[in-house]
Amino acid sequence: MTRPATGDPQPLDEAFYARPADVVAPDLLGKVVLAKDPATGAFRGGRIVEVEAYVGAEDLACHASKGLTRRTSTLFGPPGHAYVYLIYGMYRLFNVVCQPVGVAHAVLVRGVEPLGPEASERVGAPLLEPPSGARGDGPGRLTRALGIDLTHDKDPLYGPRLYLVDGPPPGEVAVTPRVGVAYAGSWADAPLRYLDAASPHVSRPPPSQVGSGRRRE
DNA sequence: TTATCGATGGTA
DNA sequence: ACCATCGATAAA
Repeated sequence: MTRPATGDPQPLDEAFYARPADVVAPDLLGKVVLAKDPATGAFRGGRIVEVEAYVGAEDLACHASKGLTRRTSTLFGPPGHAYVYLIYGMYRLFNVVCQPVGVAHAVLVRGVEPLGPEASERVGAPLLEPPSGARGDGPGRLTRALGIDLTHDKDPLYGPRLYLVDGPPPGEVAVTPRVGVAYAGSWADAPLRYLDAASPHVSRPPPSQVGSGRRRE
């Protein structure tokens, strides 16, 4: 007696996002991102398995530390909206804006497990088959897989194009420093990256695995 | 397997 | 000039 898969998905509410990014981030693991495909009206979906928290103007790795500009205005805006920007000229990175207006926190989504039509009912929306070869591990890859681009910047996560819906949390969460922020001084080492420890769809596995174990296929 | 390197474009 | 990346290539 779940919802029909053809209705509008039921998004997380604003109160969920109006908290510090390092609190929202682990709570985001297991939740599902839905992006409407303009051609079909159906959705592409991914279950979040890896995130990083960027905790405001003091955080030298956070774009908000550059102050309020046209680009960062999204970060200073209302919670529960998407912050999408281009990096290295070719990748779009998808972030979730946190905290009330004026406080610029965000969570970067770094890994999702792509979902197909079989998850439609669970998610409350019709899902497309992920394009073959589509991967959700890596912040640049997942936006490609979901079809998220710069036009999604400032879009609400309550629809009509982007939705974030509930899902079961992972069994075990691993915490590490953030990736690629060596320039950020003391903030470089802050433990602000959170992963579903059991997921194979993570951009880079957490360090302290027992042995030097490589997973085989 | 790890290491290195270049593509590519918005922002400042 | 900078950069929250990726994928191809080379070395081993």
